[in-house]
Amino acid sequence: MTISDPQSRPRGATLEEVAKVAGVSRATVSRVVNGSPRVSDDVRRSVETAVEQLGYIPNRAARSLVTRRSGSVAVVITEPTGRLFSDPFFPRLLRGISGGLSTRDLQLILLMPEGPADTERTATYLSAGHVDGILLVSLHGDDPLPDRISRAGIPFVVGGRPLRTSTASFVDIDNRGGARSAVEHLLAGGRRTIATIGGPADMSAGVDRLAGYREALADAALPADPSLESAGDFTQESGSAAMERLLATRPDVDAVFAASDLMAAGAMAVLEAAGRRIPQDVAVVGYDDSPVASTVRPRLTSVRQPIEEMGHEMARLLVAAVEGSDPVQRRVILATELVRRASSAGRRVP
Amino acid sequence: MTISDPQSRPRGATLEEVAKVAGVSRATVSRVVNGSPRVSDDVRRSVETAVEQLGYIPNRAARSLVTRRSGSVAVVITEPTGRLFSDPFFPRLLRGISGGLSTRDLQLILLMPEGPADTERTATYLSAGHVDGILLVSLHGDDPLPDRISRAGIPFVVGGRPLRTSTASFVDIDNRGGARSAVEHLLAGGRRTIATIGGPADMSAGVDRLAGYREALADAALPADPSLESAGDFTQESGSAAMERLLATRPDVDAVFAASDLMAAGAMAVLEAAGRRIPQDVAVVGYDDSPVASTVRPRLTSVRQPIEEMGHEMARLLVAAVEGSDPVQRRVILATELVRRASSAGRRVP
DNA sequence: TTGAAAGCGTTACCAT
DNA sequence: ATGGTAACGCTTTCAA
Repeated sequence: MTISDPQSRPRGATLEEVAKVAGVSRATVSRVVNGSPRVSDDVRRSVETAVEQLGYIPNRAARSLVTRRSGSVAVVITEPTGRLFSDPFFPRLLRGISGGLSTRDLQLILLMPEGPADTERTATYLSAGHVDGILLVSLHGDDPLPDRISRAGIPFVVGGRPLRTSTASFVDIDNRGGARSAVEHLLAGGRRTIATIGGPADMSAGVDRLAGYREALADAALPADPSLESAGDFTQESGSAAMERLLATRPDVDAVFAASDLMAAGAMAVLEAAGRRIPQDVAVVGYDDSPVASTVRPRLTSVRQPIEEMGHEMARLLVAAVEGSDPVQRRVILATELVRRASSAGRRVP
Repeated sequence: MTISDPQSRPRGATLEEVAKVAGVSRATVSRVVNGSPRVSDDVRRSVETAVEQLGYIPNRAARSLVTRRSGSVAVVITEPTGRLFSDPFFPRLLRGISGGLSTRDLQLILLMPEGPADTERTATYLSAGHVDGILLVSLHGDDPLPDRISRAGIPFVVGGRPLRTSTASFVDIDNRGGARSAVEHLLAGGRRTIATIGGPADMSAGVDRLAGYREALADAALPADPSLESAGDFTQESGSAAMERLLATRPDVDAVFAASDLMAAGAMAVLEAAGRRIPQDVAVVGYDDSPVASTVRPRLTSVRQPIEEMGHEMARLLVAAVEGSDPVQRRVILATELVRRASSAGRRVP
């Protein structure tokens, strides 16, 4: 049984009580607690002793009331289903954010609005100044949040490049470069008819990976060919469907670059069912380097992303903005790494 | 560029200002805002108009200071690596929790302590009464948190059965029943030498799934046999290692029940490498019904868990405890569902 | 039903 | 360097 009446919980010492024990004023205790230099060493020591003895912990609400800071930042995840339930992207990102915040005394408030009405509530909450800063993750093109909160003047950092040009700071993973490296790898393996299964067109991750794919082909002097481009929503099912469309129109395909591992897995199943050998007939490369990549057979070559680092960097930028030490727009792009596995072994031995 | 000085943000209307506009006292506005019945309809309407007009939003810190409630609950995830980075368990759980909280005006504070020192900080923070309630997830046996916070008198609900007997409320998924259903399914398929790859012995999910496995065998009058029991830590690598040990000591195994899909996938790879056909020679069943289950070939039979529902229920219980309407211990066990796929097709057609 | 006033625990300004 | 004191915005008696 847990005691629930807040009145019945031990109240916790106040500044006043610490002051009495230390034989000084409230103001002095406050200075010590907040690390002000304008305190003599003697007094500091006796206050610290009293704090220790009483187990004093500052009351955040009282502090917040006068400082006008909440001591918390919000992480807003607006993801319908896709990525949320498929790969461990968010836990890893949250871990990174949490780590990046832990040096400061900032709490992480997690907001996962479901549906437009909920998003509206969230926008109101955020605009009300209940948090000192905001981390926006997995933004879709039409999301009203960036506008709302920038109008409210709350510092925020976006995870992933915002689709619409904006002055917001953001941290992104080099989707274009990652896609390029994947396609260049396929080209180096002797592939020439390289299809892609792209992501949603309303997310920068989708758009940028497609751009990287096209760039790599252009650099190899291969013509852009819409019949080699298909799209999904990052899920396995959408990958299967896209692969079926591709096989129907371009049976001559000899490689596929999928914008997510799950889509790649879906595509591999379809290829297998169609009697294509991987990688002999068709090479496959995915994106994310999720657990699935080392589970499918053959193992999937994939683009690994520094997700924890992304979270960490987002937190760092936000902290800087919140503390007012860095009001300018920052754009950070983190590099990817291609993890080579069996699914894309080259046609000819190098 | 984002404005960061809190002073420069629009201050937001206060009770005082609303009172002035509505021509009433602060106290009355407070009553209206908090839905007190002791207000005349006339006054209520004019106050509501003023609130609307001024866009008034209560200051949580001020409210919190006097009510001694923070309006927030913490979710503590203490997971070293295992599950956190492998399957989408946490995003789904968080989604469920978030949904269960959204009816009340409670914010979700996410805490992901890394390492013992961080856990200590977390315990202090939680004990300080900065949150109204706590959700504890993925507890390991030696976690000091339950003790600390129950001593501090903060209401909390545990996700997953606590290993040590405790008086805490918890919501669990029927691990024993889920494991039973998996093993019974294997028995029904004509398997008789059924091995298991269990989870960590310091987590109830590990312990209970092992218990369910043993129960099902006992019910079928099959003797318990330690040489058929191996354990991992839910990761794919540990599943492979466990399977290798099993094959070495029990080459006659004709079925494997793994306590996670990733371990099952690891086991399948080892079986394949050993030339065993799945499911003809060895049937395999996993646990979690994660994306991996429908990605491996053959597709993996697995035990599906109502994870969102678990989160939702945890939130519900906590809210009840926080609001003081339900101080007694509650134990909720949610049922699982066996999802049959190719990896465990019966030996003889039924 | 409504209002006046007393806090809630801090910070920060102004003296000293 | 230290202390007194006025906010901060709200809820909650207590009277009226």
